[in-house]
Amino acid sequence: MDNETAPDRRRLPPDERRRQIVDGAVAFFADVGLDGNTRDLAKRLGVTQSLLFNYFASKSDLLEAVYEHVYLNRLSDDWPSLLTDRDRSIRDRVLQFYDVYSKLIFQYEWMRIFMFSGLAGAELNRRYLDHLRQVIFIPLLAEMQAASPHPDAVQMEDLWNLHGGIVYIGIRQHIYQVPCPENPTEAITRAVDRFLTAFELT
Amino acid sequence: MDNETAPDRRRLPPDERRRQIVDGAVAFFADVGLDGNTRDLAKRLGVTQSLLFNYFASKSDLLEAVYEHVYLNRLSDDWPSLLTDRDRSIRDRVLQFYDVYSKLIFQYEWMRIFMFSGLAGAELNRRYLDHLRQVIFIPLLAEMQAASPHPDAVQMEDLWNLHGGIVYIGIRQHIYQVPCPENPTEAITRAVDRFLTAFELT
DNA sequence: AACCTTATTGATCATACGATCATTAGTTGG
DNA sequence: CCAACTAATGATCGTATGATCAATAAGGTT
Repeated sequence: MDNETAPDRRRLPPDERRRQIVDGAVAFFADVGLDGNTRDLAKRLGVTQSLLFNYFASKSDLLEAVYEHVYLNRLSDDWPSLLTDRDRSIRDRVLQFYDVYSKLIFQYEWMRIFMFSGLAGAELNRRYLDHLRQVIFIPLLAEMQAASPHPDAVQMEDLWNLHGGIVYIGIRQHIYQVPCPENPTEAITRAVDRFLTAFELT
Repeated sequence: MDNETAPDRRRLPPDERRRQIVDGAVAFFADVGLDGNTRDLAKRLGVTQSLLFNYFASKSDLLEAVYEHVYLNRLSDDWPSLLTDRDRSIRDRVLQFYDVYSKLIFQYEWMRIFMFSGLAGAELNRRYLDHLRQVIFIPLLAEMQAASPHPDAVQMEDLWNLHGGIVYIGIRQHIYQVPCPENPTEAITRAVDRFLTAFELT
């Protein structure tokens, strides 16, 4: 009954193996947390533990690669262009931003690793949120104030409030694992519309 | 220069010592996570590691006591009465609920341990959020629908949306540790007012 | 088919951690 | 002041974990 899979000694090109390890590590650490041990990860990959240390000098190096893969290889460069397109309404632009952004927060691995690293005190998270503030929220706030009948009414905290409501959908789903809206995109549209209504921006 | 504090061998009554350990454990695990080791905790308490195991049979027993202290010894029993007071406006009741609730989410230890245990897959978190839904959100939704000019407009997801925006203030503060509104209570009031305005409930 | 390179392995080390237990010493009651 | 009780300690055990390294074998080259 011991269906122990025999070790797969097939050789892979180093860059391919490295990619496979990082992919597996992202999924693994998203599941069990950044304290997950390297033997369990290796078992999940179907390789030996020592192989990991042929590709990464230490566990924290591997975690660096995980961060890199989860955060940086994503779409953040598209964001500025989403907001500067003056031909579209504010509603369309906000929705378009969250259409892109929701690709992150509704993704199991991204949400969990972001939370794990945040709890571990990672500087990365602060940088990320500051980036968001600079690239999205500050210009968006200016646009909204310009378009609003009561410019002083809308403030930065309101944007964070909208943002928090949307992010919380991902948190409920991937961290607390409670039932969530069957259609997150629709939920986001509702949230944005309510928000704009409250500020008379529709 | 070795200012190693000599061990404080003063004896304490068991219940007092137990309370001291639990208090310290709450603060400790909130800081470093549920994987924090018992030796570091003992050092922080100024006692030896083995003393912890005189009061708790295992680390997971200690964590149970931590959960108990953080979650259950709190105020959740007051909640129902906050909403059934028909003499007050919906606005007042929602604000009063969040006035109480914010005592939790703006508290460093509560927020972090709730998040740590959620990421660890604790059933506790699901039970807690379900409790919130049953005791607060379902009756509140009924009240709002009864008072709204468009009863179908307000839905359960909208309440979670408001809730998420408010909770996210605590998350930013205690988990991502980024600058937050200097006056959280005021931020909550703003969020609730915007929300009620969007649904024409003011 | 023999050879060489190197990806992969298995054995191993040092340390960290949860847990145990006999010993020590602070406190109380007589 | 002494004896009894027990809170608290210090030494120690077994295992888990990150990391190392010589040995092995897969896959390409000639």
